[in-house]
Amino acid sequence: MSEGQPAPAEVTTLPVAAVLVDMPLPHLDKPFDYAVPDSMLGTAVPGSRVRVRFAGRLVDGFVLERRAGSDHPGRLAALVRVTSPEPVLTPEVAALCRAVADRWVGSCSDVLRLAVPARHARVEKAEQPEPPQVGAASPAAPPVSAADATAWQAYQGGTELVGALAGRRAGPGAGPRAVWTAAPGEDWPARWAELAAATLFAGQGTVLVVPDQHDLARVSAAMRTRLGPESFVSLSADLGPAERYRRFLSVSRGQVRVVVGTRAACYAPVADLGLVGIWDDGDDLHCEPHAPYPHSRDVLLLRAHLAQCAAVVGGWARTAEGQRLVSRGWARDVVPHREALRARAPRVVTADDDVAVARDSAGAAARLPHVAFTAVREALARDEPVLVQVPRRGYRAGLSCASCRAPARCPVCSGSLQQASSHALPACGWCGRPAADWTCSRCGSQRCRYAVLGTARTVEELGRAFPQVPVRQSVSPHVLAAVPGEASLVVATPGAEPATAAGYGACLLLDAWLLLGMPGLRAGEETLRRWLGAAAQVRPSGSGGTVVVSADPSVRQVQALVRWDPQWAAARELEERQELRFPPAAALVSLTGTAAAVAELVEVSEVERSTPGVELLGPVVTGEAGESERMLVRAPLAGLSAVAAALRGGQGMRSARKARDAVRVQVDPYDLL
DNA sequence: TCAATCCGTATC
DNA sequence: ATACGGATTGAC
Repeated sequence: MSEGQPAPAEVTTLPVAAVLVDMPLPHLDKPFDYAVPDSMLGTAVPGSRVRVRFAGRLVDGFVLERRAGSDHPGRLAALVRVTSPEPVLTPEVAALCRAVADRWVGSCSDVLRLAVPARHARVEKAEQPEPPQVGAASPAAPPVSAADATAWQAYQGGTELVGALAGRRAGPGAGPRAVWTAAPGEDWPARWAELAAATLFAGQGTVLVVPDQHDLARVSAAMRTRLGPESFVSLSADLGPAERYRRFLSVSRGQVRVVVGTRAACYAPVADLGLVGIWDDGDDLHCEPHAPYPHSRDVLLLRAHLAQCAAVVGGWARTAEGQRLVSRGWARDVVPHREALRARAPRVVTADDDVAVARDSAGAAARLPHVAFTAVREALARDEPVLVQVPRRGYRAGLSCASCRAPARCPVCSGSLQQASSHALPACGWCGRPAADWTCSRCGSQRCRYAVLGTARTVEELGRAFPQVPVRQSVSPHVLAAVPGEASLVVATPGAEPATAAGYGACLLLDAWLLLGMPGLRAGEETLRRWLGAAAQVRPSGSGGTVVVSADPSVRQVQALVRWDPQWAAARELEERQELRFPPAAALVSLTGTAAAVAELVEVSEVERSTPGVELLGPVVTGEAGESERMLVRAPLAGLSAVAAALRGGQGMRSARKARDAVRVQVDPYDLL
C-alpha cells in the first residue's frame, strides 16, 4: 500500500478491526477489537481514523489491522463511524510508536499524537483527485552522479557510505550505519542531500531530522538544488494545520520519498524507508518536551533497527551516545581524513590570562586576552567578519571547585552538587546527600562556589575597542541567517551563528571555563559542541582563519578543538560515563511526583527486582515549594527494557486502581544529565 | 424486602 | 475516565 491505493480486496472483507483508542490511561494501552459494519468494510482500512464507543464514551481511534475474527470472548461492539478512510498510520509507524511507548514508559496514544498530525478535512478532500498513475513511477530517481561521492572522499569511509546507500537492494538486511563527523567549513546540507539522492537511487526513501528552523531552511535549500522542489518535503510544527497535513499526505500517499524536518518528522510515513539521519544530535532541541519525552536520535535508531534501514548520525561534534554506536560496532566511523583537516581547519589558539588593555578614543578600557585582541585586529584588517560566541542568557552555572573550576560532584553517586540557598550546605541533586566535607577530586581544594556570567560586559568592551566596526547581534529570537563578508563583529549565541559566504576571519570563544562548569554531566560535551559549531564557520588556517579559546590548554575539550578530533573527546567522555555508570553507559530513569506516589510506584512495579544490578537513588526534594520529590532508577544498560516494562506495569496498576497523584517517568532525562 | 451506596473490575 | 455488577448498609 505504499502508493496509497485502495486496500486489497481480501482485506476489505475482514469483519473485525483492531482499534487503538485515543485513551492515555496506561492500563488501556492496547488494541481493542470492533465489529466492522458492512457499510464500513471498504473504508475502515488499516491506518484509518475511526470513532468508537469505549467504556460508554465516544472516542477516536486508529484501525491497526483488519482480522478475520477476534479472541475477545464477549460480543464485539460495532465501529460508530469511519472519520476518514485515509490510511495515515502505516504498519511500520504503528510498530515504531509502540516501541517508543515501551522504551520511554509512555502510552501509545501519547506517541501517536506526536506522530500523526491533526486531520484537516478540506485539505484531505482537495488533494484527493490522485489518479492511480499506473506505470508512471514516483518522481524519477535522480541519477546518483559521481559528484555525489566526490565530496565524501574527504572522509574515511565516506565513499563506501554513499556507495552502500546507492547500491542497496530493497529487502531484508540492515543498511549501512555511520556516525559522521563533519569537516570544518563543510557544506553539510549538501552532504545530506547527496546521501538522500544515493538512497533514492536505490529506490528508497529518507527521513532526516534537524534541530531547528534555521537548519531546516538550509537543508531544504540543498535538497531543492540536488533533488528538485517536487522530490522532498520539509515538515515542522510551525507550518499551520492545513499545510502540515497537506505535506504529511504527500508523504503517506507515496508521492514524496524524502522528508526533512524537526522532531515530529522522525515518524514521517515514508514508503520503503532506506535511510534515517539526524544532524547535531547533541542539540537539546532533539529532546521531545511532551510525554514520554523521547529523543529524536534514539527514535530514529529504533526505527532503523525495526525497518532494517541505514542510519547516519552526523554533526560537527559527537555525543557519547554517538560514540557508543561506533565503539560497540553498530555503526562505522566516518571522519575527515588528516589531509582534509589540514586543508580546512582554522588555527586554534588558547588564551591565557594575559590581558591586553586597549583604549578607545574616549579612554574606555577593554580587557581582552592578548591573542584574542590580535586575532580580531588582523581579521578586521583583512576586511573579514569576526564571530564572538557568547553563552545564552539564563544559563545557570553550577557549583564548581573554587580553585580549579572543575564541576563539583557527589562523592557517592557522582551527581552534580547544588545549593538550595546561599547559606545552605551543598547537597547532591541526585541522591540528596549533603556534601559537608566536599573535596575536589581533581585538585584537592575544599571550597566550591557558583560561577558567574560576565559576557555582556566583554562584548560591550569589544565594541568599544573597535569603535569603527559595526557590531551585529544574532541572539534568539532575532537570529540572523547570514552576514556580509566584510569587517564586522558578529555576536551570536550557540547555534545562532549566521552564515557568511567565505567564512569568518576569526572567532572568539570566551568564558570557556564557565561553560565547562555548567551543572550536569553534559557540560564538557556541550561546550565542545558549541565551540565546534562556531569554529567550523571560520576560514582555514591557510587563509588566516583563527579561533581563540580562553581556557586551560590541558582541558580535554580544548585539546579536541585544537586537534579537531571530536571523536577522541567523545571516546574519553564515554569511558568516563562507563566508570561513573551514567548514560549512555547505563540506563537511568527518573520518577517525579509526590513522595507517596513515587514510593508506591517503586513498590507496585517491583522495579528493584526487574533486572540484576538495579540501584535506587534518592529521593531528593524538587520543585520550588518542595512539594514533589524525585527518585532515580539506575541499571545496567541491558536491563533498560526490563526496568521500562516494570515501570509501565506499575503505572498501569496505579492508573487501574485510580491512584490519586500521577508519577512522571523519564528515561534518560536530558535536563538532569 | 427493597433501594441507595460503595467498591472493585472491565472497558472490544 | 465511565459503567456496570455484586456486596453492603439502612429503613420500612
